[in-house]
Amino acid sequence: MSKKRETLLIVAEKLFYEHGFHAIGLKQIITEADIAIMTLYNHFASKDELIVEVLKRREQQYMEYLHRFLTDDREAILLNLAKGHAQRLMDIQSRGCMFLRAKEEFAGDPTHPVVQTVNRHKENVMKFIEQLDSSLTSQQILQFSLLLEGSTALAETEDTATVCAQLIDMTEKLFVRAA
Amino acid sequence: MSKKRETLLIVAEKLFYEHGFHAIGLKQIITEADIAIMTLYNHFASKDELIVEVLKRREQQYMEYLHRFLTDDREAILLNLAKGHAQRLMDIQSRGCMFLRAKEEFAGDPTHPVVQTVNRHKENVMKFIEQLDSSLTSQQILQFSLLLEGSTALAETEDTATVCAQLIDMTEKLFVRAA
DNA sequence: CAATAAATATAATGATCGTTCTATATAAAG
DNA sequence: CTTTATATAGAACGATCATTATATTTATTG
Repeated sequence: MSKKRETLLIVAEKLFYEHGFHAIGLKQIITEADIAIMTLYNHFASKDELIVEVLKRREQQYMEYLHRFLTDDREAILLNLAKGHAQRLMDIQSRGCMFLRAKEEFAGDPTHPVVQTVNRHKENVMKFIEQLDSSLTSQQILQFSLLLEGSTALAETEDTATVCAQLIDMTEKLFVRAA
Repeated sequence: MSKKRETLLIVAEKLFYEHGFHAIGLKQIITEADIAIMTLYNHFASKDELIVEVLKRREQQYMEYLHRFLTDDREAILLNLAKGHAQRLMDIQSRGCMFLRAKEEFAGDPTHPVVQTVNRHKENVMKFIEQLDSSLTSQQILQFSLLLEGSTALAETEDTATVCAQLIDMTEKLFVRAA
């Protein structure tokens, strides 16, 4: 609705993802966004709430991204999801999974809103995959999730394109050729 | 050498891993370690240097851990490494890869000593695997690394024992049965 | 015991943190 | 124009941050 609010979310997401949640102060966010501090507090009750809203926004974008790679071919559902995840790793400058990073920084308190938001996000992704093909076992879903998480993590230290090629190759070997 | 120095490293590693590097202040470290702040600065020039030393200590422990799972059976080298990695995930309360977490928090400056220490660590692990079996292709090493990173990341939101079982199963399928 | 080194307590530094208050200014809607 | 909501600048809050200075005490070693 509000343009200022969206600007704040965009700038905050960029800075949080680049430097971490504790490392970035609100001052740096409002400076880069060129917005007054009281405007930020008018839209968000606290820094924690801003972080939660940033994560929710990012989750929505990620899910929309995956949706673009859906297919009717039941044999290639997971393969196409892998291609979607890989394409997204290429699109964003990959610095790891922002959700896991958020959880890590706030995991000292498991009841913290940020931690709960991340837990819900990961559940949502698993349920999404499960719903696409109800014939998948829970083990298969876990193994596919392991590939997605592994590619995201490995891309932090190795060339992203090369990592994506391995993700797709492994998905083929584990879930297409040997289904 | 110094007992105080080692105490500081142990306490700092625990707190950094539990809450993150920016989230933990030196005050909390010296309080929990029951050591004066000037003693810390007597052993470490700065917080950054303390972090680097914590990481180097952790790398040494991880490598020693993997070494305990080495075998002469060339067919099962990677499988045993996977079992070692899995066993370590079970041992430590897994909150993700501490090295990647460190890199993420300091990646804003790629020349930062912490970032370089992490990059070197990841290179060392890959070289270690490469040296164990020179017949492995670079793609195979990358794919195995993807499995290790994936299991570490997935264990942050899913049951660690279950994740470890998947890691071993996937390693068997990709690198033993179908080598 | 004397000499050297290591560790201590305490306080100060200047900076930044998240958050709140006050008061003014701009914009939208009646 | 007048009302109402939104955004602004700027200062203040108490707390904490990493780091340094000073001065005292404890351990170690010759």
